[in-house]
Amino acid sequence: MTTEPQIERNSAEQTRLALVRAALDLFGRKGFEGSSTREIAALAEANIGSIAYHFGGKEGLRTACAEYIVSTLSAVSGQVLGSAPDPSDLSPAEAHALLKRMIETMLGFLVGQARSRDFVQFILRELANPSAALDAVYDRLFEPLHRRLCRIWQAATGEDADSDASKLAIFTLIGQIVYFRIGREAVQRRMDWTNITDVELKALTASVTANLDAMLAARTPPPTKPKES
Amino acid sequence: MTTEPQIERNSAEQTRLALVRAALDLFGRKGFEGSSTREIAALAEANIGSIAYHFGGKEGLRTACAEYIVSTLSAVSGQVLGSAPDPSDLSPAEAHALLKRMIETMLGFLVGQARSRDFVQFILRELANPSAALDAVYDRLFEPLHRRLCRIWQAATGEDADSDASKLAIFTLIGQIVYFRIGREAVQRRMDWTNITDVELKALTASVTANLDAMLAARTPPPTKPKES
DNA sequence: GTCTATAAACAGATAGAC
DNA sequence: GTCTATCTGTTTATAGAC
Repeated sequence: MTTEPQIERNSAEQTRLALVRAALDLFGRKGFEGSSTREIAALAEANIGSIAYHFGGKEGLRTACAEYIVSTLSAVSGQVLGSAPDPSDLSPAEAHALLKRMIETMLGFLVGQARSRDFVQFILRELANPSAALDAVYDRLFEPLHRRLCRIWQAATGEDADSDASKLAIFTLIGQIVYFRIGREAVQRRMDWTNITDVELKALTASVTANLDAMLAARTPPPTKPKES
Repeated sequence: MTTEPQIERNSAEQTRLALVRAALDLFGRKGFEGSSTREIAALAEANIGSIAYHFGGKEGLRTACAEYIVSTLSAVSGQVLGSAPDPSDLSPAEAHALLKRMIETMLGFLVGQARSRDFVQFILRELANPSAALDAVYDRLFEPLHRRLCRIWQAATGEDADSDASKLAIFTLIGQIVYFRIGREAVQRRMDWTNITDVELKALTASVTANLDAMLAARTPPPTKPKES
């Protein structure tokens, strides 16, 4: 009998990527300590020894996951922000519209995309127990994105992008969006939703967007035009 | 040599409580699977065997944690809501003020109190991987609280408490508050805060409260009085 | 690079002394 | 009720065949 053990895989990178994807899945669902390397290897359809070979060990796999998240999410946020002009050139109305698009994109990805679940859970755990992996996520993804949003906020409201009030306002927006992912189970139960499809996603987006509108309206009273500074 | 092994503890309940507290701490920080019964027993200064005796096993300890959280948090939320009258008797202004107080209380507990960290982390993990423990937390704590808030929302805005819009609006408020706990590490880094004391807590409260004001203002335009129905 | 075998440490559960 | 000893299975990491 002939054995055909290898299905002609362009071995190296493919195995590596499969391991990262599988690890992300399991780390997200059961936590780092709760996931065994055997499980990960089995899910990736790879060998147990390959983890040691490619990443040096379980810990190396964790940092590889962080890097994977950073590059993937950077691409997603860049998809919206990258095409946009420099925030300081935006009119208030344009900035408002851009923030709206940002909310839609983030909600669409976080709530709509299944794989985002693992990302968010992974980051959440790192956030709760800061490790070296968190530094990469914060420095290369979170901070740049938040800083960018603050500048758009400034264009929309006139508030200084570096003020505490602006930074916190952006955080409250992010909080609303992120909560719909992490609290998803509670939301679905309370709303009697068996799943979150496009219809439900639209309702979520409408809710957060309405809040954005209200926040901006409160800062730019419509009837009397604010004093020009 | 005389041995003094027992320091006159009123054994039973005290050991039990110490185990739950220790478990909550470790489950919150390292996850259920990531925490060993030996660690828990050591932190509680109890014996390893006591876990099996009091809770039947590790899984029993998890549900005991859920029950502890429910009773503790119910007490906290009841401290605010319990004293308040029936929501349907509230004027819009009173409802507005009550929501404000609720925000202050929740932020004060979630962000201000150190022990809330374990609670939130525990619930978060259950939320990510629904187990029997989540049912208790949802049914006896989360749902009643959310329902109550929706009725206050109705009193403040006139919107039906059972409408999707009202429920989601409350979720966006909760999301802002909860995020300041779970994203605390990121918030501190971005704000350059070494810690969150009363001063920083005030800033957080002001930010969320301003959003509440804006949300309500958007629903009750000030100049033209809304059509009386 | 992939895979197997194995080592050394650790897990949760249990039985039984006190 | 508390504590110890021990059983059984699983963990990560490693050494080495292919």
